[in-house]
Amino acid sequence: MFLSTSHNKIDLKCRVSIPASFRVNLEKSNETLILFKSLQFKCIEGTTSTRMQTYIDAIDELDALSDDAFLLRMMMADSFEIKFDINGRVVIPDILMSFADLSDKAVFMGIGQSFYIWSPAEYESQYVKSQQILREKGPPKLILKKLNK
Amino acid sequence: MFLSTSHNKIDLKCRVSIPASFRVNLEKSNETLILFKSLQFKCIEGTTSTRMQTYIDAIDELDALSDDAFLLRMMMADSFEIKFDINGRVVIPDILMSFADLSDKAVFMGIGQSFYIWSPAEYESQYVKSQQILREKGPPKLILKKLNK
DNA sequence: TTGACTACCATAAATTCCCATGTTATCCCA
DNA sequence: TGGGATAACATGGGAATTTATGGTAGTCAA
Repeated sequence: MFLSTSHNKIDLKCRVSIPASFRVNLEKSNETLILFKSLQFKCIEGTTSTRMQTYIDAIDELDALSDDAFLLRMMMADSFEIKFDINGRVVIPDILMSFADLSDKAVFMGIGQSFYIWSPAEYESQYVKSQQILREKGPPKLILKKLNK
Repeated sequence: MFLSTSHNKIDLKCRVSIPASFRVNLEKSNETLILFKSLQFKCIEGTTSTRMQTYIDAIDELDALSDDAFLLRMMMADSFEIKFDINGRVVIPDILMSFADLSDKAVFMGIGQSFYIWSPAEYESQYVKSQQILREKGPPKLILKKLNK
C-alpha cells in the first residue's frame, strides 16, 4: 500500500528519489514500477506492473473498436516501465515531465494501490480544492459507511 | 508488455530502430517480430509470433465464407516476419511503408500486447482524438474503479 | 554488371551505473 | 532520557555503457 506524502527534488537529469516506503512496498512484492499519465488529473500516476497487466488483459475483453479500448491503448502508450538506480532513484521520461508540468520539485502522494506525482503548484491547488469541498459538503459519507461495514 | 511512445527516424533504406524496450521485451520472451497492416487504423502493427497466432485463430472462429473472414485474411496476407540487424534496426517492407503513409519519421506506440507504428501526422490526429473522447466521455468506468481502489 | 539487400563498422548523444557527500532518522547504552 | 554512534536516505557528479543513426563493403540474383 502506498501511503503518505513527501516532497523530493528533481535534478537536471530528471532523476528523483522515490520515497523509501514506496520503494520497500514494490520490493517486498517483487514488482516493477510503472509511471503513466493520470486519466483524471494533471499529474503522473505510479503503480505496479501486475496492476498494469490487468488493464492490458481487459483490452482484449472489450470490443476492439470501442472508445474504451481506444482510450486504454492510449493509456498504455503513455505508460513507462521504470528502473531504479542503486540509490532508489528513477528517471522521469520527458513526456511525463511536461504532461505534469514538472521541473525541479515533485510531490509524492500515496493513495493506496497507486501514487501520484504532482508539481508543487498543482498539488497545492488540488489540496486547497479538497479542503474547500470538505468545508462545503462535509466528509464523504459514502466511504465512511463502507469502512464501518 | 509493450509500453511507451517514441519517435524514431526512418532512413533512405527504410531502416528504423525499434525502441530498445520493445527489443528487450521480444528478446526476453525469445519471440520473433511480426509486422502487419493494422485492421483498424492507417498504421503498422507489430507483435510477437505467438500473439499473431492468436489473431489467426480468432479468424478461424468466424464463418469461413463471410466477408469479415475474407477481409481479415487479405490483411493478414501482408504480414512479415522481421529480422533485426546488429544494432536493433529493422527494414520496413514497401507495402507497409505506403500503407501507413510513412516517409522519414515513425512514431512507436506500445499498447500492451503489441505496438503501432504511425506516421507523425496520423499519430498526432489519433492522440488529439483520444484527448477529445477523454474530455467528453471521461475515463473508461471500469478502469477508473480499479485505479482508485 | 547493375541494383537491391544484408551484414557489419563508426560515432555522437543519451542513458545508466556507480561512487561520494551531506542530512536526517534510528538505535543503543549510559 | 539524553546524546553520541550508526544506519538510511536524498542528492550531486562523472565514468562507462547503450542507443539511435549514418555509412560502407560484401553478397546474391536478375
